[in-house]
Amino acid sequence: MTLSKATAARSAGNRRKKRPNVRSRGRATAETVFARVVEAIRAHRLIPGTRLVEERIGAYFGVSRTIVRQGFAKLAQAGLVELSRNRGARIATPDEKRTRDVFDARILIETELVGRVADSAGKVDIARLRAHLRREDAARGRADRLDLVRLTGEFHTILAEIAGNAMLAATLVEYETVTCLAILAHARGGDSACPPDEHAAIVDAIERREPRRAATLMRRHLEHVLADLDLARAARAPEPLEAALAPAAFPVHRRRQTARSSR
Amino acid sequence: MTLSKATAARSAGNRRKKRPNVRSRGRATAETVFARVVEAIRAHRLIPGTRLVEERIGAYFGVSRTIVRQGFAKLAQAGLVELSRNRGARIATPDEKRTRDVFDARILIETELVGRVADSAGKVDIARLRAHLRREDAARGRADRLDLVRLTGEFHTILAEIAGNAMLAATLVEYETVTCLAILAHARGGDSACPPDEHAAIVDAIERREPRRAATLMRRHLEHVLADLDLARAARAPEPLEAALAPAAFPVHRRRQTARSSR
DNA sequence: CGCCACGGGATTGGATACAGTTTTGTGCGC
DNA sequence: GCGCACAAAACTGTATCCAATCCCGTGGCG
Repeated sequence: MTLSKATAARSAGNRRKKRPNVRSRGRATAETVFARVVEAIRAHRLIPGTRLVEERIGAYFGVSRTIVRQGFAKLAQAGLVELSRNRGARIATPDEKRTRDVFDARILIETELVGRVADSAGKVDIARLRAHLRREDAARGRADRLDLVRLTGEFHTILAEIAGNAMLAATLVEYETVTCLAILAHARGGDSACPPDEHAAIVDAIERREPRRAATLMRRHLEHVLADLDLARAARAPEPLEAALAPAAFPVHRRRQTARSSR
Repeated sequence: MTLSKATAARSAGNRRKKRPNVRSRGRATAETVFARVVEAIRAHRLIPGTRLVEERIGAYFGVSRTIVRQGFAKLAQAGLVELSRNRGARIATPDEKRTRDVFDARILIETELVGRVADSAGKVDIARLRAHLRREDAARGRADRLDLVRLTGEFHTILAEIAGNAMLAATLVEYETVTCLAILAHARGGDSACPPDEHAAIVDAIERREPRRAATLMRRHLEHVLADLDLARAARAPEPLEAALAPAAFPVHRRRQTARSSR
């Protein structure tokens, strides 16, 4: 009943799931779809406007459209995907207002959180941040753009985690993901990930227990990222591009070819 | 297609919801399910732990479980219902940590927003807030507890709207709804909606253009609400109570009776 | 040459069918 | 009576099916 592609997709998935609650690794669920799309957005492998065709995504994960649609419902709820009736889902394209709003919201929240972290961070927290900075540097050294983008986003997530409010941390992850979309939609020519040393400066301020300074640096940092965008111009790629340059990690590209080997 | 029960349910609120994008086609969608559950939570008509059975809710809205389930996916994404595999959905019960987090988050965001409103609110905005206060008073006068609860929650939503950041406003609506659940889970004996005059004091400060004072009042206001809760005791109704005392406004109670007259 | 009507293919919208799991109910042995 | 084993019922999880809608190419017509 399922295509060969489907079974291929869940290569290692033949375990029976006797323990339902613990990591039932076998089968993809709506949550899987949600998480993987978020991951792909945050790594800039999915760009605003990309059409998400239920059938193809379902085939990729080896599940039916029912599951995919539940994932879409979650993604739409998080503001990451736009659903229009009878016309399917596409990755959201934050407009100018929304872009400003998300940066404004992040500045409000993150300046406060980074201050709290500067007040309360322990050795372990600092070490974690330092380790993360090293990973960023490594990616920068390798000129691995996609990995760098992912890591610079993660820096903010880690800060929110350390601050200890799980709810705000979850909200911030959402905001960060929208930020990715805003950047992709409005970036000027160059890539403009986070400016190189600003994260390090923030960690320095945290380590020196200077909450006010850390907050200021965070504010400036986010303002810099926003300033690098070109909000005036209408968002680029108003029609899809269909993930033209995405790596082979996600199936949403190559329109006409893939259905070949099925029968 | 809708049952008579449906019309009875929104007895008081008879305004047509002519929301922008929504086709006024009578048919319910996942969004309908989501919105109505949120509404019911915010009006304290649904309480933490209430079991949401797909089939019954689908029958109520006249749709299949497919749609209900998509609504549940959105509700779970918003943290308002908890899904456990093979055991269905129930209204979330914020634990102590989550309750503290949501109040902390709201204080952080709302003190800032109310300050901005005090800085920038125009006559129209003030009038809107005053009109809302009158509605609160009216409900208080009528001793209409459910309506009062709904309105006091709405006050914060209106402030967020006036502040102008749509994203933060949406997040706050989520937070407010979680707050409802936290209050229901942890309230001491009495009802403890918002203390009576604190909203009015906040509006006064806004009207006098005193952002700092407005922020302080907002902080104290939220702290008062939190202080009224009894977080030490484990959330009441650790297993459901199954909405034992809920009014007839929502179909999720009365297990054996309701399916009778249909044919 | 451009515009509109039309039709076929692609895709979504949603109900339903069926399998699997949990919960509830019941009778039996102690 | 009190558990306990087992069967029935209730409910969830997911795939599949059919209808509705959209997209887009094609041909007729002005």
